[in-house]
Amino acid sequence: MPELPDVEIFRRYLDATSLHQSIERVRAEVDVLKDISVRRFEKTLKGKSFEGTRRHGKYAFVSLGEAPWLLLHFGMTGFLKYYKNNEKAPSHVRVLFTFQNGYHLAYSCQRKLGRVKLVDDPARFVRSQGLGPDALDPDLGADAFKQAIKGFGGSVKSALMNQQLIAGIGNIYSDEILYQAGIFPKQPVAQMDEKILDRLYEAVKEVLMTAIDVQADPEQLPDTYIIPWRHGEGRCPRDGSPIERLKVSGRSSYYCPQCQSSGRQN
DNA sequence: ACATTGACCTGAGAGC
DNA sequence: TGCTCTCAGGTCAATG
Repeated sequence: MPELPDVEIFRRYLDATSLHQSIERVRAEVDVLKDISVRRFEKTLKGKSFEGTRRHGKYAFVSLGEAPWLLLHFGMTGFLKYYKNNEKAPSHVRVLFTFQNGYHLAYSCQRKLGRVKLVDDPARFVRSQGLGPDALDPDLGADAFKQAIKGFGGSVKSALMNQQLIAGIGNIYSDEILYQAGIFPKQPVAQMDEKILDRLYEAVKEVLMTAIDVQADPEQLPDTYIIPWRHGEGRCPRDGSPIERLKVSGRSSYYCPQCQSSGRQN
């Protein structure tokens, strides 16, 4: 789940459920905490309240009204859930906040690849990680986008997934973006002309915004999207040809060999 | 120097 | 049923 659209939905979910309530209790597992002990983490957050959220790429930042900020990263399997009764609790809860009203906000992460930590300042964290501009940053226009990925020596799919160039796009949505733009995943960035790069830029914005509009729920994506068909006997929603799979920088990439001809050699 | 690989975790599903 | 193997939307350190 947790690429830019998913994290944006988590962020809004936290805003809608968990702001301005005193945190009465904090429970955390050591596995997902980064650079801080369980004891110090719990002590820092107890008695505080969440006052607002921000997002950059796949990272969510939660304001406590003053430094530090709570940083949430969801790995491959993380999500948030707000609930009152324990039978509603998800499995694999790694961090649990309990508010004064008796409700809980759980950070669940089955595979423990997510990270939770405290940071002094979101902007500084983004800089220290070397993250590129957020893919949906309004300031990221076509020219800035092309500037960001120009000079990358690998394939267009690796470029899209490289958080140092543009932040927020992962394996799933890069496939969708390339499908919508009609580009072969392995096409080298160096071989892409202005026209194709413009098409790619439009697809980035279009796909990510569309996903957010439907709460990042794959079932609700437009019929013309390939994401719902990436497993099993998937067929291209445009022309019905079988969807193929290949490895690009170690990740499975699903694509339509007919529709995504730009940059495909043979 | 830069792009790609393997390791890190756990669980689900396929095949035997 | 139970075992083994592969795969899964994340990053980061090691490698060519």
